[in-house]
Formats: sequence, C-alpha cells, structure tokens
Amino acid sequence: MDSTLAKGLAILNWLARQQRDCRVVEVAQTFGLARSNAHRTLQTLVECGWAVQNADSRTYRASLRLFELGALVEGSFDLKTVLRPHLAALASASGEAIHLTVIEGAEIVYLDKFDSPLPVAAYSRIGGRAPAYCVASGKALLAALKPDVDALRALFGVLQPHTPNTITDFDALQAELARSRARGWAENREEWRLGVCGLGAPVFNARGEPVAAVGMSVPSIRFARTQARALTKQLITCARDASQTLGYPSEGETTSPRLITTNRRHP
Amino acid sequence: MDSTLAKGLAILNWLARQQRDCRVVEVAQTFGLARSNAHRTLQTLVECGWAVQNADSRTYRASLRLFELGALVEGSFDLKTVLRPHLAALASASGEAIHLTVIEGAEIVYLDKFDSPLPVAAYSRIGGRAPAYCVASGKALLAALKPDVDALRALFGVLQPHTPNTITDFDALQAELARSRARGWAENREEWRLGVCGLGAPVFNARGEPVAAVGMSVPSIRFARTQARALTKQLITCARDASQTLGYPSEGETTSPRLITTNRRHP
DNA sequence: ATACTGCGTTCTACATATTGGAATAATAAG
DNA sequence: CTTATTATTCCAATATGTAGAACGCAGTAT
Repeated sequence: MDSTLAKGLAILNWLARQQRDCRVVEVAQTFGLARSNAHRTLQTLVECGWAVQNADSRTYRASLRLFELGALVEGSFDLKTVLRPHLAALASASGEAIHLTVIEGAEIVYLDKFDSPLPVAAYSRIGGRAPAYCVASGKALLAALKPDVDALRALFGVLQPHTPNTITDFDALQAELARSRARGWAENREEWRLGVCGLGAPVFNARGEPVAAVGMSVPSIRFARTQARALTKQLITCARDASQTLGYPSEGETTSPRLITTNRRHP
Repeated sequence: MDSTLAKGLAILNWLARQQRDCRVVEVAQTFGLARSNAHRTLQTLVECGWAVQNADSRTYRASLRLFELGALVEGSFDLKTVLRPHLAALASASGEAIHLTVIEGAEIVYLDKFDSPLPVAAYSRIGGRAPAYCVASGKALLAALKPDVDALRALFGVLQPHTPNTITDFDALQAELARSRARGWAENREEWRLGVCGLGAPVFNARGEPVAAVGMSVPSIRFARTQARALTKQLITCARDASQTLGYPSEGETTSPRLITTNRRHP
C-alpha cells in the first residue's frame, strides 16, 4: 500500500470535512507529521487541483474538484445495485420479507426485494406500486420529506381507505408522519392489506436528501410487540448502513483522525 | 511534490470521469505504468475508501466518497468569494460595469459588482433587485432554466413595461429566451432603464445547473455593434471560466490524461 | 488434451523519492 | 526594538515505491 498516497488522501478527506480554511501546523499536528511534510503534501494537493491556497492567509481548503467528480460519480451509481448487499444482510438476519422503495408522486415503487423463507400474506413485486400514505416505506419517505398538510392534500386528494385501519384523515396522517420522523422509522398496522404489518426507514444520500426507503413486511401474527422491537432495530441499522454507503456523513467519519505513523527515524 | 500522491490523484480523477468499471491494465496503459504499480495504487484507493472493487469482475470504480466530500465542499464555498477574481478580471479587461447576480423568484439579486471607471447611467447596488425579464442577467438565467410559457406566466403574471423597449408579450419573451439560450448569452437593449444596455451570461456548477449570471451594463452610447461584439466575447469567456471554477466540466479536463513519467530505471 | 495468450496478483532487489530536522523568511505580537 | 509563531526551503539518510519476473487462473486456439 502506497503510504504517501494514503497520507495525502487522509489529509484531503480531513480538509474537505473541515469546511474552512486550514493552516499547515494544524494538519501537521492533527496527523502527527513534520511541518515540512504537511506542507509538501498540501502543495501537491494544490498543484494537482484538489485544494486551493488562499494567497493572503496562506491557508488551504479542499477545492471544488471534489464536487465536480462527486457529481459525476453520483450519476453512475445505481441505487439497487449499491444497496442490494445491505438488503440481503437484513433479509438473512431478520428472516422477513425486505424491499427497497422510492417515492414517485403519491405512490412508492418497489425497486428490489428479498422474499421471506417463511410464508407471507403480502406479495410485492419489483416495479409494483402502492399508495405512499398507507405503507411503512411510503410513510418513512413522506416523514423524511416533511410535507405540510396542504402539500399532502394536493398530493393525495382524498385518503382512500383500503382496510378499516387505513388513515383517512389528513391531520391524523400529518401527526403520524411527525411521530415517524421523530423516531426515525415508520410502521404500518394492516393499513394497506389485512394480515400484513410493515416497518420502514428512510435512506439518505450525501446531501442528506431522502432517496429511498428500506421496508420490511411481516404477517400480523408474527408482529408481536417484543418481536417488532428487535426487527425495528435491525431495520434502522440497515437503513443507516445504506445511507453511509451512499455517502451520508456518519458519526464516526467526522471524529478525530488517526495519527499517521511513519517508520522513518533520523539520526 | 509527492509523485506517488500525484499519481494516485491522477488515477482517481481519471477513474471518476470514466463512470464505469475499469480494469488494472487499462489504468496501466493509460498512464504508462507497470501493471503491478497500477494494481497497488488502485488497491490503496480501495483500502482508503476512495474506490470500490467489484469482487466478481475484479474491476474498479470511484466510490461515493467523492460525492460525500463534494457535497460538503459545495456548501462551504461562497459564490461571491469564489467568483470575485473572475469579475475583477472582466471589469479591468472591459472597463465596463460588471455584476454577479442570482435569480430569486421573478427577480434577480445583485450579489457583487465592479463599477466602471467611465460614467454609467445605471446604478445597481449589491443586494438590489430587478425584474428578471427585462435585464440581461435575468434573461440569461431564465434562458438556462428553460421555463415554458405557462411557467413564465405563473412567475411574472404580467410583463409590466418599464421603458418603451420592454418585452411585454410572453410569446416574444419565450422566443427571446430561446435565442439567448442558443447563443449562450442574453442582451438588454434599454428594456429596464433608458440609456442603458446590458449583456448577461449564465454560470453553471458541477451538476450543470445554472447558479448565477455574470452581467455587464453599458451606456447605450458605447453599445455600438462592433464594440458589443468584443464585449460579448469577453463576457462569455468570463462566464465559462467562472463555471469551470465551480467544477463545471470543461472540455480540456475530459481529454486523454498524460502519461506519468517515473524516473526509475531498473537494471 | 495441450499449448498459448492475456490479465490480476504476489514477490523481491534496488534506486530514489520521501522524510524529519535544521535553517531561513515572513509575519504577528509584546 | 525583541520575541514568538509559523510558512517555506534545503539536505543527507534511508524506508519505500518501483519494475520486472514469476505465479495462477481464465479463455481460446491448436
């Protein structure tokens, strides 16, 4: 492994996360490097166009090249392909039916799914749709998008009941979304199909935008309080991992970087 | 300059622009490196999280880390600060009044300006506003945003005349915007203030979104055909440079990369 | 079957590019 | 003015990246 390259990438990574002008000594101290070393590394980043140096203050910050390349990379990544491993892990860990959805207007669209080995009453197929207001994935996405009551009205017109449990009142829906947003996940208690409950959690990209939801469909019989708690935990872990894969800043990434150890000893 | 770091950054840059899975030999040939060298560099990028390797095809592509960091960097860059040098250059080259604007609803807002040393009849102040449909900056931004006639109607309601030259018909405005879009710049012939003409060109970010416009205000007396041609050329050069600074992909960046020359000769 | 071709990966001897410290320049603070 | 802090330049010493050879594994032609 090219340690010089690794060092430069670590510094670039740190620099981009600072979101402010940084000085040579800071970099040197942060990574435990000699000032001359930090200086030359920063100069290389500048010469290669990955950082810019303020001519007056002599300070450095990450350049917009990261933004340019990031925009290119974003487009070439396919949600389904990238998140598939996460869904697979959740499917095998939980043993329940898992799906990946996006919202399109008033409906969610199923992008991908893993069936449960246990029999499920619900059948969702890839490419299929469901009203966003009465399934867990849809409520998770709506909650993340924070629409006001007027926007909900404009979106759905009327909240058609599909079971006796369907939420049909806009104020009730708004309250339900607020609750879902606060706890980070949404649930569906036979609001779309009788006998089927669901859990959903939003997946965010690097800009913090909700771009998809991970959903879990569970037959009502298996949806006991105690069991649901464990499933919910697995689901939100999966959604958080998925978000991280899409570049959503995780807590760990922003913490203090490790010192870079160089083996060199001078006499 | 750390050549190992420069090599790694060059490869990462190239990798991100490919927008597809790339193989070791490709990288080796593209940069004139030994296969083992290209391999180790790619491995380092993967270990540090800047690239991902497809386990089946053994191919590499840039990871979403670039997207994540790019999103962070974008937010920390201030349009005015970043583009100021470009405006200054245009101001001194042209000798005319230059301003930077963004669109907010139906109006443009002046973010920054350089006054002309020559007397100008127009006074725009930073933070000031003007109707987007009758100034050059506004028309340049509208042209780049491609609104349809209905959107224009919804935005402006009626096209209030401010001089006898103001465009007051929506179809005429639409045609004017199409013309501006086609040639890459917009003009204003005393449509907002009598005695003042203007030129405007859009500035794009890394995602190709129009985020600002560079404008030039010229007294009608100096706005002769021959002179306007030269001013227009300077303006679009400035706008293109500004876009490039914001990470808008320029033609040169996407062309074939240079070979990396390593001084090392083995016996 | 067998040899051949192309590629990813591992291994190794060696030349040199990277390193840390010291020296110098530039700037701010007292 | 002196003192303190930091950016930058310089240089000898050596740890590290380099190129090439070798290996393993596919395909594919013979």
